[in-house]
Amino acid sequence: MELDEGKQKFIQSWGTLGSNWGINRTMAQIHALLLICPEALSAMEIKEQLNISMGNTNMNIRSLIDWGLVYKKLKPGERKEFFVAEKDMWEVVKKIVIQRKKRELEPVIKMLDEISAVQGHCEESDEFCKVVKDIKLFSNKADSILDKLIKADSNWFMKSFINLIK
Amino acid sequence: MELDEGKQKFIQSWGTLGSNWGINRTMAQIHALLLICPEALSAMEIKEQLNISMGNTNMNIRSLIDWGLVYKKLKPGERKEFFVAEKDMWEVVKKIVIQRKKRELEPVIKMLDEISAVQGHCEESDEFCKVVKDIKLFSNKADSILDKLIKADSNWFMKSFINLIK
DNA sequence: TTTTACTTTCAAAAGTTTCTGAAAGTTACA
DNA sequence: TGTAACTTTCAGAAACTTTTGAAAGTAAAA
Repeated sequence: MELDEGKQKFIQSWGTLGSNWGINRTMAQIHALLLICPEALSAMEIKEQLNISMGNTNMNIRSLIDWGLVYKKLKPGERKEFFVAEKDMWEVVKKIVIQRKKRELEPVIKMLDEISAVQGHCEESDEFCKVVKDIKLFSNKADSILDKLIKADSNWFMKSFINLIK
Repeated sequence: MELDEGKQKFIQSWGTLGSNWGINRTMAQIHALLLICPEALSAMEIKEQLNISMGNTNMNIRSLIDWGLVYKKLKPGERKEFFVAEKDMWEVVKKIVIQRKKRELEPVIKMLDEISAVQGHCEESDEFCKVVKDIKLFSNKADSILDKLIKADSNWFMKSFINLIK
């Protein structure tokens, strides 16, 4: 297989994967491009390689920086900004977990706390409270596991998990 | 808080959560409704409680059954079908993991195998191969962990994980 | 201070996904 | 076999998301 064909396949698939993970297609494609690039790229180079508009390029580079998946890199003597991707896969997963936990798990836990104030006087409210209690327990457990994963360093996690699954 | 207000909040939030997880909003809302319902409901009752069309109701009940999140239940003497949700949260998570693994992780692993045939003769292809190899390693690890999680039973998983993170 | 090289914003356009409801299909019983 | 009760399908409509590009903003260098 030719390098260019491989690059295209990789960028397209990473885009599809991303859009299933709350990362929009272009955002994931930019990340893919930077991942496989040995050099930092400028916004213009990214725009041209992916054939997308300036606005789209800029917006999605900013989102990637917000998520912590891409870093700005200034080259001495150059005025424009260059960008590099976070290449450690465990770091990438961690950054995504941090964002999604904040955006999804935390609001759910808040909602569950609110609705567990429902008073139970009938079969329907008993069932409701039971389900809410179950989900709360599960979510809190997930929250604490994710916190620990995020804080644990790459090696600790890998070693323990590998031991666990062997 | 009143039961009805709690129910509404729960159904809405579950819908939002679902749509971030490859489960469309209505599909997640139907699941939420069935989760908190002590009785099996018919398609008509679901349609009416959620105020959605017949077609939408039917389509999403079928998807929920495909995902294994909802079961058909026939009542003796009744011609129509009734539906109940899977209520064990760990089962719910497992079913979602099974589907998403099949739809997302497996195609990525296939793609990575294809593109690792790229020949390296320059800095660019070396970097490409290195990144692909890294992601392949990571994905295969994830795949095997998920397989083991899916096969392990609820208690084993919980006990080990709790021990691991304490 | 003016020019130039870049970055950011945002309203409208394009693209994608989801929902509707009428029509067709199925099944069970009289 | 006919009819009524229920389920499924699908094409178009509606809702939502992403992308574009022109215009405005910013800051370094001339």
